[in-house]
Amino acid sequence: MNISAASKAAGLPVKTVRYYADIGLVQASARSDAGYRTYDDVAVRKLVFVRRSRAFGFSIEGCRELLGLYQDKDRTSSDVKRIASKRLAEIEEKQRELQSLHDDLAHLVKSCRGDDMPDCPIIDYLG
Amino acid sequence: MNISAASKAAGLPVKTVRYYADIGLVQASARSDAGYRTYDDVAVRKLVFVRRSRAFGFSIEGCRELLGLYQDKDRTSSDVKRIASKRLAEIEEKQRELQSLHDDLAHLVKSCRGDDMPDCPIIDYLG
DNA sequence: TTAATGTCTCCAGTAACTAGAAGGTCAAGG
DNA sequence: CCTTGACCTTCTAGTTACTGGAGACATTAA
Repeated sequence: MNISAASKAAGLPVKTVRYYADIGLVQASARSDAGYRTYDDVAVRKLVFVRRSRAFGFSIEGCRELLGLYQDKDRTSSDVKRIASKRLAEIEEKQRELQSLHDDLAHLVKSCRGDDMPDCPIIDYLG
Repeated sequence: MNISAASKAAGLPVKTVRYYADIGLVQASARSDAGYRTYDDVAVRKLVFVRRSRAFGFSIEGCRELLGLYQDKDRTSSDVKRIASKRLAEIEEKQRELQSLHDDLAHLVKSCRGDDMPDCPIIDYLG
């Protein structure tokens, strides 16, 4: 598989696949005589793995760690659970932040008449 | 006021204040003979304005726009409300994303036993 | 006078790509 | 055989909003 076929199979842009190879996250399984990256099924599965992990908001380094566990026969499910729980806690923290942000801004927006006059509680609050 | 006094008054790091000046967001009101930035109350109020806007998640360009309205005597509250509503919609969108992310990940974490065995529904899902 | 602190500018690095340039490769059609 | 177009390569630079640090000048207190 050339890079474009692999990128389609994995659901990632070609540029991203190349980037992941550059940073050593998911290497091409080989190179052709002309220097083209080639990907086998194992490599493509790793790319899919990274795409899904990224979708959960894991950082590249987090993905690297997960990918290590993915390939580690001696991993324990507690290793994986610990990492996932950490990410879950981050998400919950972000949710709380976003909620209070939302409530504050919604309150301001609601109290603004949105007419042709300059008086505005939103600007008043910010300034 | 020198930059450190202004930064304290505004609640922003000195580096950030300098950065805002560099990008033309909030300029120092003057320079001393030695070239030191000096900030008057008006400039400090703008810095505070930007800090609060940033806290709502407005981008620098969004802050620039809001700051323009802040200083515009002819603005209408509908101008402000429109921008704030847009940001509110972004926050809500983000909340929805985060919620489904949370639910999916929480489900996986819950279904993982977290013991010494390698079998793990989290890894299975990702791979 | 000296030491400490404050300020200046400029350069580089962060995260995770993304865009684009310049150039080599490959397959199909004429 | 040649050309055309799609594909591939590497490299550089840009994105966001700062942050850290180097080297040099200014100010202030002891």
